[in-house]
Amino acid sequence: MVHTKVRYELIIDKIARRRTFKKRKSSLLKKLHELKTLCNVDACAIIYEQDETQPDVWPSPLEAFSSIQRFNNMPHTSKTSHMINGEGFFRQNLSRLTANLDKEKHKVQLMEMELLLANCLDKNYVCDVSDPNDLQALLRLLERKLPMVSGKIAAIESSESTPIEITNENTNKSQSHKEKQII
Amino acid sequence: MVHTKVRYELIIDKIARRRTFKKRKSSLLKKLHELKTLCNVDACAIIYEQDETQPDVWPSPLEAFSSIQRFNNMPHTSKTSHMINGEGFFRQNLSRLTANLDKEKHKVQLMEMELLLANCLDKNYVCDVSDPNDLQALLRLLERKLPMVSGKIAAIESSESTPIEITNENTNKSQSHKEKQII
DNA sequence: CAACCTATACTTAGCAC
DNA sequence: CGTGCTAAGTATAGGTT
Repeated sequence: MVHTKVRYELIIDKIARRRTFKKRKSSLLKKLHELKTLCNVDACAIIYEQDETQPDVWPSPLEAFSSIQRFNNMPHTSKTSHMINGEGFFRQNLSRLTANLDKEKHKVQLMEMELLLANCLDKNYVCDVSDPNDLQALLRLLERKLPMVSGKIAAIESSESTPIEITNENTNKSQSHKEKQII
Repeated sequence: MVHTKVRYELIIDKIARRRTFKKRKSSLLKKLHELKTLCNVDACAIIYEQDETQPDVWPSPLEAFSSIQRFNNMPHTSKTSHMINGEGFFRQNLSRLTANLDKEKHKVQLMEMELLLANCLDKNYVCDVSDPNDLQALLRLLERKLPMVSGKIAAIESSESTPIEITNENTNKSQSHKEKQII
């Protein structure tokens, strides 16, 4: 009855595929959370569902966003030096490009926060507002952003950066299985 | 003997934590790959190891990069309209911010490709050059970038965008377990 | 579609090398 | 630090409700 012989290739049947996707995604994110908890590491996942334009982002877009920021901002940290110290195919060019990128990044950062915040407020998938942690994170963002919104429109170029540091739970709307909630 | 009673909290012992981390990370990324394969979705994960400045990025930085780009570039696609059509807390501001962000993004995009490429050439973790797919992706990037490098330094502002579309395997240097390689 | 069920497959902690 | 092993714990395909 339980033909658990799974072939690891695209599941043709659309219904089955969707079902498998939901189950596996849930498990995957649970494991991601476990990894973070057990090993005290920063991590995030971005999953684009087939027809969705919006990706699923864990753990919570707010937190993932900072991970991505960290990824994006790497150039001006160790990444740069690593690259410049290496074989150096682009050594000369890199330093100039990096400097430029950093400047752009700095300007983009605030705007991205703004957009993310707006997205959080708009889309339903984002924040489980019943989760105190998510709510708190949002509130913190709001506190910082509200006084800036009006001013920044006129002076985006000269705006100052406000790095986020957020630690909240994920929006795990997973199955109720035997869900052993961790930590 | 096998006291498999795990408490889901930070593993205190550093050695054990590291071992658990390696094992679980490997499994997690395997499952991520399975999810992508079985359900035909785009996905990536970013994992920051404790002391590492470099994050572990799957599936392969090149591919993950495009996922992140997609995340970053969302504003000018459906994201914008969604947000503007929504409750609209920041409706007026958003359109201006979005326009600005898109302009910045456009400029940043090329530079990020450059940096990623340089990183690929420099760091060892990135590309399994024995993998034809990775190699091909790199070559494609190189083809596009080489003629532009010299020109772009002088004219970063006016450079044109060259979106990447890459499909390659991950650099899975995982354990040999019973590793059932999928697809 | 979501929740539940079950048999089977997979993952993994702890130990040993 | 990696590799192998094994028992116990999890994940999950397929079916049912």
